[in-house]
Parts: sequence; structure tokens; C-alpha cells
Amino acid sequence: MSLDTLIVIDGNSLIHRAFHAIPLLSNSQGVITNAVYGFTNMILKVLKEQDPGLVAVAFDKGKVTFRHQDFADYKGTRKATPDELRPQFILAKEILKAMRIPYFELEGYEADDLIGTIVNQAEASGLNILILTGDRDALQLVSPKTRVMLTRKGITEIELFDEGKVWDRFGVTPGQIVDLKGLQGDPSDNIPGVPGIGEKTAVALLKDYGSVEGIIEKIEHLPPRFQKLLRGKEDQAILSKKLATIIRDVPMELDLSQCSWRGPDHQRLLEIFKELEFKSLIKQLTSEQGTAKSSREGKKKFESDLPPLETYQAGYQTVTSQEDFDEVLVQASHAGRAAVFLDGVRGKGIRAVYLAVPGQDVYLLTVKPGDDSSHGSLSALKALCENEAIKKYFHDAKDAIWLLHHHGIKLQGLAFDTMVAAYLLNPAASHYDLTDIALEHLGIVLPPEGETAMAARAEAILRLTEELFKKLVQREEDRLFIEVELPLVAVLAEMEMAGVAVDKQELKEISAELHHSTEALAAKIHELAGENFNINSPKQLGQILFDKLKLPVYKKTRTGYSTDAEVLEKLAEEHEIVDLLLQYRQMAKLKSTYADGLAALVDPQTGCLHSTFHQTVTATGRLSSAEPNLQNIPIRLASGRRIRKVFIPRQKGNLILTADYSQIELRILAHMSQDKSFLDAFRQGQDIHTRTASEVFGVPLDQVTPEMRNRAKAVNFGIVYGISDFGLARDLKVSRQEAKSYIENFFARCPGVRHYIDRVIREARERGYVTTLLNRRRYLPELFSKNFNIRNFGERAAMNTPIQGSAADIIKLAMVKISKELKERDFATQMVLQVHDELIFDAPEAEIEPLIVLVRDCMQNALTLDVPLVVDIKLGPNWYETKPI
DNA sequence: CTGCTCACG
DNA sequence: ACGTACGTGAGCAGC
Repeated sequence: MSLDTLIVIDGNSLIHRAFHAIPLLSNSQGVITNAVYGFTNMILKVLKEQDPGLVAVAFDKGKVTFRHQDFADYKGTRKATPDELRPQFILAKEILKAMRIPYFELEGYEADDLIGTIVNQAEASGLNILILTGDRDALQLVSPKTRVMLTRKGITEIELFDEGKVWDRFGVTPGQIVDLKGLQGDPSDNIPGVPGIGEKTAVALLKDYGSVEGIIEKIEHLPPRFQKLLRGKEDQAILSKKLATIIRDVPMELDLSQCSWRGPDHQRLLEIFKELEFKSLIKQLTSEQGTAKSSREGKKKFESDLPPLETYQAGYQTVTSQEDFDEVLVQASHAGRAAVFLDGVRGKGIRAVYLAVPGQDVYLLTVKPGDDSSHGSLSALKALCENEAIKKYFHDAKDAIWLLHHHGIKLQGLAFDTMVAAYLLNPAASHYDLTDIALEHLGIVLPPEGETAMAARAEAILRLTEELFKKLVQREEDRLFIEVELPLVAVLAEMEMAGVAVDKQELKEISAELHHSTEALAAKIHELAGENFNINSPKQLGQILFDKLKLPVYKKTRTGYSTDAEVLEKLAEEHEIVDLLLQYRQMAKLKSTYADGLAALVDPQTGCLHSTFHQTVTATGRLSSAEPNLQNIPIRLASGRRIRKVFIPRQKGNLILTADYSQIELRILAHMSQDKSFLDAFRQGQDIHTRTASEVFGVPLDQVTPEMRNRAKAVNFGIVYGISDFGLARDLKVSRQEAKSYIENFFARCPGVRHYIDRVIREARERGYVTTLLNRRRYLPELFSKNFNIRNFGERAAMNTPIQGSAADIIKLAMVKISKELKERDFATQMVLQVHDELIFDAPEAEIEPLIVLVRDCMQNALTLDVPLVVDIKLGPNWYETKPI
């Protein structure tokens, strides 16, 4: 038994291998089991032989929503994964669960990349790693600590590769495997390589020059025939290498402790084996029971079997007397800074305070029931937090501000937020738990519970502050952090706490009206259908429309018929029920999500909605809003727009003022692309959609029809999103040819935009990331995927993110400025909402005039671009009735 | 808990 | 030949 060995398994590779190596077996029920049988067999064999301390499996995960969304017409033309194989993946995962082996998958990544990431972390923890796969690409991961078990022809034969073996077999080091592929290419993965260069040439060149880059650099020194092959193919070679390179820093939260191998859940595994009729495996399992790992298993907690990873502990002193509180404050004052970990729950208050002061032990200040900020530990906390001279570091400072607010404490001197900093370093991660970022950036494991664990968190915040700031400086994101994101934390906290006032009466009336309309529509729909069914169930609705009423099927989803609005609109002519369904859907959405959904979240104390603005959610830098989401309140259709009537000022004499950036994304595109036509249009104050229409349709500005403008508007949007003729055609309901000609015309008339797009994608490929105007960074590992779709997605994200993200930069900057001005000038106005390119204020009538000047100035001058930023301001008694001033 | 659908910029 | 526009959050149904 080797406790320090981790086995990582490429699930996709093994299952595919097994599927092709073993004839189509099935159980008596007809369930095909060949691949899952081979897979299970192989894993059991390796586990038995190696008896590792840890084990994990990785799977590919593509863009399932797109991949499976076939048009009915095309059904059956193409099968990526054979029907006999697809369900076996599910079975394999069931078996893994029963074996208590964790498996990892992440949207947009291949198993390879997850393995690379796991290996990286495991190596850092000092583990020995064995990779089990049928994919030779994995050989690039071989190192002194990592070896690869490669399946041969069949599946039971395994060949073990260490560094020496790779050298013997391929004549290159493991690290050069990717260079080999860059030159040689790989038809199976659609990697071009350099035509004319095969294995021999590639190896010989690499022996002399080390890498693809090395060869290109010394291209002059190469024999003429090689020069000839390589010239003009440099980029292709570099790209090929990148495509073959396994990503090792996939943004995933990996807890190696979850991977400790504890033996299977015998009972469950046996059940599955019986169902699948794996007789030999059943025999194997039952004969082994009671031996080895199975016997020492109880119902222990997961953490009980921790692998040999160092768990981080911090010493701490409990502080209880007033004298000691004073001493802590002296220490913190002296140091000038402290990391604060508040143990508490929003709305309930703080239970304990852990302070990490540089050079001192962590201090624990416990809060006794009934304590308040006038005496005891909370008064010490108040003194600390309200002293601006002492810099405070938090993880999730906005949450801390809420907790402090509960005790009447106002935070001054916020100097770092490790959650927000970790987000800037990798905005694509799914979450930023302190535990995860401490592991990622400090390599330490935080214990889950207890006072030492909490003390360790305070200490970790202190250390992370240093580490993350260093990284921000390295990436030149420190200004973005200090000047925008960090001050924004407090601005958002204030917006959340203020909330936006709601007219509950109006909300009730809307709900009642919607109740009547949905009921009436449902009755008619049921009558036309000839039976009662749940209209909200896409499954039942599909059966009615397509099985019973025999309407034509235009689109399917992974699980059945699609019944979305796009499909229903196509069916409108076919049956009168369809229009009623569209109306019903609309009304039902308004009622459940908005009328009733919002009403349920109104705070009875304040009469306001207190949304949470998340600062660390989007990959582009935008904010998101939740519980409730106030960034998607209806506006496009009159029926939904009414919902905006319920958003009102908090008191009599106040008004709602909205300020939105006009065409900010296209202005940013003009600035970044320097396209003449776009720059000119914005500088002249022209309507951009009219201008694009004039370019695309080749008519003078004054002859652009509304229809032309509409189409041009869709083209402009398409450009920002990464256009395709298909997407544009669908959006505009024109033919694909027509859409294509719009796009071609557009690029012919706006070559600057074309060049900009090409440049951004090229730079993204070179650097692996894209940036915004304020240097916000987004990594795009998708660009290097071997999967065509994922790669294309990466390219669209590469062009969209600088635009969307820069718009986010600008409005965030404006929010910080506005908030500061409002404070300094003692305005009673409250900023209440942000909707990506729009800010909403609740303002006393007397302040409106100066407010308009202030807001417009801060927003339009947040950043100076090569085109003007224009802000439209509206005013009204509620969010619905705001009118241009 | 996942998939579908739909609301917004 | 691939499959089809970027970024979100929420409610509901059904496994």
C-alpha cells in the first residue's frame, strides 16, 4: 500500500478504448455493458495492483446544450457518440459512486486538462502520481513524480511510461511531446502540424533546437529543405503545439482530501454488478470482502481519512478582559493593519471575532449574548473597524459590512478583500471560498471547524493579502483593484442595505390581474387540447402539440420536443392553440417570477427589496444581481414593462432618476478598433444603427428605412457577440445567404472592426487571455481545446470580453465616483440599482438639478475614449414612468 | 439536482 | 465538416 500515490484516470479515454476493444455485451434486459465492463475491470485491476492512497477520475464535458440541440431534419445524419456507448457513461459514473471514487468534469474542458490540473496540485503536495489512460497526449505530464500507464491494443495490457521510457520510445523528453505534435501534427485530433515534417525530422530538429519556438528562432541555421517546409508555417506550428498542450491550471476547486481511496461501498457495488450481470466481477468482489480496506471501514466522515497533506493551524489567544481588548487595539494600531475573520451569520450577528495582527498571535474575541458595541468585545471591534488608520483585510468584505452593520458598526479603512482579489486573478472560477483560495494561492489546507480553524482563517487572510496583492501587481491589475473593485465593495453594500422601495399594493393588483389572465388562457388551452394537462410542463405540452395534435417538429432538445417561443412562433399558423400558449407563457412568467416572486422578497421592515449584487460571479467583470435579480425586470414588452411601476421612491417628495450609457459597447468597439466609420459616426453624433444600415445597404443616411435600421441593429449586436450568418439569419428571420451578405458588406465597409477582431483573437492565442480597458483579465483556455466547438466559443468570448468587460470597468468607475461625490456633498440621494449600463437613483426633488449634473459628469467622464460617452437621463414618479428630462 | 424556458443588458 | 452570438438568474417540472 502506497499512501502517497495518487492514481488519476482518464474516464473518457478508458471507456472509449473498452467500447472498441470488447464486443457489444449486454445483460438479459438488453442493457449494453461492454464499455462499462471493461472500464470497471481495468480500474479494479489497477487499484488492486497499486493499492494507492488516493484515486480520482476525470471526464470530458462539452457544451452539451449546443451539441445535443439538433434540428429534427438533421436527426440521424451524424452520431458523435454511438447510441450504444452514451448510456454507458452514466453507468460508469454510478459505478464510480459505488466505489467511492470521486470524478471530476468541468464544462468546456477535456479530461486531459483536469488531469493536468490534478497532477500539478498533487505534485505540489509531494504525491507520486500514476495516470491511467489510453491517450498518448498524457505523456507530456510525465515527470520524476508522475508516470503514465498507457493501455495497449486491448485494455488489459498496460505499458508504464516514466521519463526514461518516453525518451527511449520517442527520442524526446516528456516536455517535448507537445513540440513533437506541433511539428508532426495529429490527424485524429485535427491538429495540422507542419506538412512534410514527420516523426524522424521532428525528433532530429528537437534534439538540436529544443522546442518549436527554438527551431523557429534559429530558422536561418536550418538546412534549406527544412527551412522551406517551415517558412510561413511558424504560426501553425505554434498553434498546433498549443492545441496539443494540456492545460494545468483549469479553474476548478480541487480538494485532494476527497480523493483518498477508502475502498468501495460493497453493498451498492454488488447491487450494480448484479443488475448488469457482471458475474466474474461479482465473484471477485464477494471473495475479497472482509479483507484489506473494506474491513476497516465504518461510517466515518470523509475527513477522517485525510491524505498526507499538511493541515494549516494557527495559534491564538482568547481575549476577554477590557484590559486585553485595549492591548489588542494597541497592537493593531501599532501594526497599522489587521486581518479580520468574523464568525457570524447575516441577519443574526457576530459570534466571534478573529484578528490576525502581523507579528502577533491571532486574537479571539468571543461575543457574549447580549453584548453590544458599547462594551465588551464588540466595542473593541467597533474601535478597530471605525479607526480608518488601521487597515483592515477581509475575505468577502461586503458580507463583513453587513455583519458589522447589524451591530451598529461602520467599517472604515477597508484595505483588502481576498475574495475580490482572487476573482480578479481568475474571474472564471465558480466560487471563491477562503479554503479554496488558500489552497490555490498558499498551498495550505484550512481545517473545517473549531476555534483553531477560524484562527487559521484570519491568519490565511493576512497571508493571502500579501500574496494576492503581489500577484495583482505582477499582472498590473493592482490599480483596478485599489481604485475600482475595492471601493466598489462599500458602494454595493450601501446599495444593498438601502434597497429599493416597492409599491406592495400595485404588486398585488398586478398579481391578481395576471391570475385571471392565466386562468382564462389555461381554460381555453385545455379546451382546444381536448384535455387538462400541466401547461408548465414542457414534456406534457410536447405530447399535446406533437403527439396528439401532430404539429410539425422543428427542433428537439436533449430530452424531447422543444417547445420554446421560437418553435411556437413557427407553429402559430398551424393551430390556434399556439398563440394562446405564447400568451400563457408570458403571463405565467410575469406572475411567478416577477409579481409573486418579488412580493415574497420585500422586507416587511423596510418595504424595500434588498437584492444582493455579486461582485465575483461573471467572467467578464460585470456585476450580477440575485434574490431578487433586479437586473432583468421586464421592459421589452408592454405587458411586462408594467412591473416597473412597483419600483418607487422611498419617501414622498422623492423621484426615480435613471441614467444610462447610450450604446456604450459599440462606442468601446469604436475606440478599441479605431474603425473610421464607427469613430466618425459617434463623433458626429449619428445614430449608430442608422449609420451601419447606410454602410451595409449602401444608401445615404437619410434614405435608411426603419426596416433597414432594424437589420443593421442586429448586425451591430452580432458583431459584439461574435457573429455567424446562421445566428444573424435566425435572429432576423432572413435567409442565411442574406445574413451572410450583410456581414460581408459590414466588414467591407468597416475594415477596422475586422482587423480588431483578428488582432484580439491572435493576441488571445498568444497570451492565453484577453484584457479590458482597465486591464481586467480573463483567461480563455477554451482557445486551446481540441474540440472545435469549444475553441470557437473561446474565440467569440475573446472578442466579446474586452468590450463587455470594458463597459463594466467604466460603469464601476462611475459608481465609485458618484458615490464619493454624493457623500462629500451631503446629498440625500441614494443610488439603488445598477443594470449593466444604467444606474438608478432615489432622489429628493430638491436635489434633482445638481444630481443630473453630477451623475452625467461622473458617467461621461469616467474614462476618456476616442469617442464621446453619452448618458441619457430620465426622471419620474416610478421606474415605469421615467421620462427624458 | 438538472434541464428547459425566459426575463434582462 | 464542425454547429451556430456574449453575459447573467429564477421558476418550474420531473428524475
